Amino acid sequence: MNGMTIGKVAARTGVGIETIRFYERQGLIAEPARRPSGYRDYPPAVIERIRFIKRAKELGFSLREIADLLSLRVDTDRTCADVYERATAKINEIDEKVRELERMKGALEFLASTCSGTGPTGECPFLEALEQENGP
Amino acid sequence: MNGMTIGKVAARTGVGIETIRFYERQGLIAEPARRPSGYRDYPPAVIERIRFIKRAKELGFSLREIADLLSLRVDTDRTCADVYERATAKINEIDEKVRELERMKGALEFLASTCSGTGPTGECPFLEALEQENGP
DNA sequence: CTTGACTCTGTAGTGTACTACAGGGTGTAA
DNA sequence: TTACACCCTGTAGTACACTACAGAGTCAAG
Repeated sequence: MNGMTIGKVAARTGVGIETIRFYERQGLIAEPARRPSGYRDYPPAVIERIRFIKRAKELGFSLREIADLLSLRVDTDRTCADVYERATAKINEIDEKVRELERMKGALEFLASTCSGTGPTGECPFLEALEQENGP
Repeated sequence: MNGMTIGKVAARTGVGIETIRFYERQGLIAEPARRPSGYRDYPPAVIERIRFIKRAKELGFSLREIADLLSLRVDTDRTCADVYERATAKINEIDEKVRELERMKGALEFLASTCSGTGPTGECPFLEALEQENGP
């Protein structure tokens, strides 16, 4: 039975056709089977894979990092200990990202709280605060 | 009295000379006066402006958004409320990212906790957990 | 007055992640 | 059979935020 054409996959995942081919070139998704016509013929699992890529991207992972994450499962020579190690490393990366974002958020909240919401921007404490910050 | 050369500005702000010229081309900083030699001659205020750019970048604003923020200050028709609104929007963006990261972290922790350290990766529940998430 | 650090313009390259053709072939419905 | 939407490869362009020259001129110390 035939699977999906690239257009169907694009429609179901919400990413562009060109992007799917790009991911294939980047090694993020396997080269699919081909129909006699040469059309790519995708199994349903590709949908999950592309959604995974989308989600991980939204989380701030680069395509290279995502390829890394994906390779954990595919490589059957690897043991679960490898996965554990990499998962732990990724958890630390995520923690670092969260801390950085929380720091940004804290700064923004503080600045926003000083902002009365009235008056001209010339007197906006937010902008003034950014200017007052001491350099590196 | 002479102001600073571009090298001084670079040293005082911690950004590269090329980056300063780049910001000038992008309209983020005004074209400075020139010495008879043609050298750029910066007033002290440029230091604050570049620090503003640096700081806003650290807060997750793109150069375009920063240009926007900078123009708000100049435009006296705008109120502090505009700035507040933009900051709040950024805070929401950050919140969303943090939520997703925490979700991914949870999946990774689950993976790590279920991972005995032996066996093939094909049985690791990591990707399965992440793939269950429904995409947009 | 020479040396070496600095600056100028203009252009081109980097890396990331797409996005858009051109010029062809394929599939299907009227 | 003829539209017309879809797919193919390959290459090139986009946006962002720099970064790196080349080839020329400038400035200050010794």
